[in-house]
Amino acid sequence: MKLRENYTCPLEMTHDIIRGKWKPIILWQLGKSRSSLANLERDIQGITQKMLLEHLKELLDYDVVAKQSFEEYPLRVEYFLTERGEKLLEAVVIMQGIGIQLMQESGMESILKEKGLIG
Amino acid sequence: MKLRENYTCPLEMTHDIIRGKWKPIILWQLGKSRSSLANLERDIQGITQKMLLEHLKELLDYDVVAKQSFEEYPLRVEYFLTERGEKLLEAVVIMQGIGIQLMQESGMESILKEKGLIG
DNA sequence: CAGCATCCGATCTGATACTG
DNA sequence: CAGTATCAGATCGGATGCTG
Repeated sequence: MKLRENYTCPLEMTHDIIRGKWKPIILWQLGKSRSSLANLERDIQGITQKMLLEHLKELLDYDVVAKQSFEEYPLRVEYFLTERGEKLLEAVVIMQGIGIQLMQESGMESILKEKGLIG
Repeated sequence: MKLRENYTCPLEMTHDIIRGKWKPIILWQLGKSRSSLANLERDIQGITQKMLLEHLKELLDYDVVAKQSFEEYPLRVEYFLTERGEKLLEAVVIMQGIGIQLMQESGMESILKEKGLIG
């Protein structure tokens, strides 16, 4: 994800931060609970390790996510939302709500039910 | 902007809708007031007509934006937010807030002042 | 388990020129 | 003024194999 060097609008900046294909889902997952790389990889359907790491790195760079490494074997790392990340999650929650609505309109309720997102 | 055919999560769907480089800014502008193509082109720094139309088309497809055409000369069209668009704008507002904070931290206040976004 | 490097096809973006 | 077409370069995304 290449960020621009010049921003003429603050919105562009935040949007660039959340732009990648998987960023909102990562935030969503971390909003549920701090998590390891492997767990995220398992919880986010279809993501590759490469994409996950790449996106996490950007989120780290922008202080949206932070991580804690434990010096032990096997290696253990935990990623979690920063205060800014929690704030951004509010936007993600709104998007999730709209998504649910969209899926209901398109007859994709079955998926929502599977996930326990609706009754 | 190619959308996926399968969504396993409603979030992916909304994110795909807002994914393009200029979508949030378009929503922001339309949130301020309904507007013509030419006005949007002028108000959004750096956007090309092509990108603008392309993104508008997608926003139209997903009922986030609607348009009204007047059959007169010179041709006149007005784009505006739908109810769903207004909802999505809430997310955009949060992103804008975070962006302002980020720019302040990075010593880019001058840009914010120019735009009257901060004191 | 965490993280890195590389390769390649798919997508996105922007410039430019053109139509109603 | 609104909208379309085309083309090339930049970026993104995913598969795979490797290291500590």
